[in-house]
Amino acid sequence: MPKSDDTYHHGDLRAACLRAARQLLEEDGSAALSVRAVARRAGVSPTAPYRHFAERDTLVSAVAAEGYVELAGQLAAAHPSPSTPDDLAAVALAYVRFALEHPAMFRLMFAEPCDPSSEDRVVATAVISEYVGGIVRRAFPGADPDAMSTGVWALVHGLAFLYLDGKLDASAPEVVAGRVGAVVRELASAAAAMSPAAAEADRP
Amino acid sequence: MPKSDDTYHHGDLRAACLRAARQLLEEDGSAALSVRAVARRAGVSPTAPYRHFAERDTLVSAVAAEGYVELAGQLAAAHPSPSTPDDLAAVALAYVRFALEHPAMFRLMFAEPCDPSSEDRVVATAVISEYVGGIVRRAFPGADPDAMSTGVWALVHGLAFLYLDGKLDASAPEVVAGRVGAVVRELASAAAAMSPAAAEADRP
DNA sequence: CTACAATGTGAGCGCCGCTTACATTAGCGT
DNA sequence: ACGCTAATGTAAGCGGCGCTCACATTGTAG
Repeated sequence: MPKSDDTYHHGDLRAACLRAARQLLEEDGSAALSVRAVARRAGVSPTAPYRHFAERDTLVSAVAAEGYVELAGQLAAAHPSPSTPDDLAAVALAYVRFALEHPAMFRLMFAEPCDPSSEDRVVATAVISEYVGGIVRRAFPGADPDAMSTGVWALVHGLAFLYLDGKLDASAPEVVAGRVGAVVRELASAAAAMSPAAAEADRP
Repeated sequence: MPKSDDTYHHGDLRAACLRAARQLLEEDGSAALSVRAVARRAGVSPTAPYRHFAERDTLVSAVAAEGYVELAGQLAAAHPSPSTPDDLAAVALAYVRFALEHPAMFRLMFAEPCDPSSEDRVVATAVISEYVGGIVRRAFPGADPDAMSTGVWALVHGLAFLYLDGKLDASAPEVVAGRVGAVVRELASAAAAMSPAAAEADRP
């Protein structure tokens, strides 16, 4: 008589585990994301999740993959096809905002090296990578796309992390918006004005 | 008769714990950095470290603080007083190199929000912050120092993280050096050429 | 309908963080 | 020199964790 009245088989325990994991992550941070806690919340025995996730890392990778697709969605929502420094600033702000609104998830997404075993996770990051590349090609046609994509992503990602670590003032959304906008516009508009010759230096 | 022949009191257990912790971190990653493992390596009972570190987080914060001062040392060694985009590229490379050579330590340093309770950690980050600020004031006298410092640090920090996450090719040191140099120079030289008027946009 | 594969359970091992009570010792005032 | 106190280390133990293994239940293909 393990369960009171419900069925022995859960039905969709995998999805239930992911849901529970995300709840725990939001509520108490990544330390609370234990297999046993997930099982408890899903109303199932402590070892049941191991039928769907080989080990804890598999579970957190799956959660991280969900985070990536959500981040991609937020970026696309900020601007479907950005092509100016202002557009770029809006996207950068969406990126930072995601990090600040889901700090535990954001940290989880970048806490460990993206293991090639988690296919979901790899393709999810590839989507973001291509999205950034598209922005750069439209906004900075003169620059080397690789170097510029790298720079833009690094800048935005670094901004998010600095905010997350409390190195920058994140007291009010407007403050964050103003600062991110200023930084991105300052660097991006300068880069856009550059002659394409500068890009040549990347490939000697 | 707890210990065979050595003294009952260790002498400097705190330093021994920090040493052991850093060894474990380098060898097996942050997951291996447990209080008990540290105690074992220091040749002491499992709970002895709690006399010097209130909880595990206190220990890892102390380790992170050491990481910050070492990072600051590496940056200063790369260039004591950088003032040109090329100097800046050298410092950025040192930053990225530190992350790639001590990945577990680097992740540890930025894994959790910098808790204000760890004084060492706070002052160590403040040192780096001022160092970056100094670079920016010398290299980009026309720009708004705050926005520019933020941008530079974010860019470099983001680069380090993207390398660490395997998003960029880190197969050979020369490849990394070339790419970091290209990205930093591309953005920095452009920013340096800007008219100071752009900085005004930050403070409307 | 039955055999099988998939899914969930229960017990248990070793490790972990941390607390509490106790043992040893260094250092200091007298 | 001596004893007191505080600092430092020890031993035992609690609950939680990741994970394994043997077993129970059930959907499903033949």
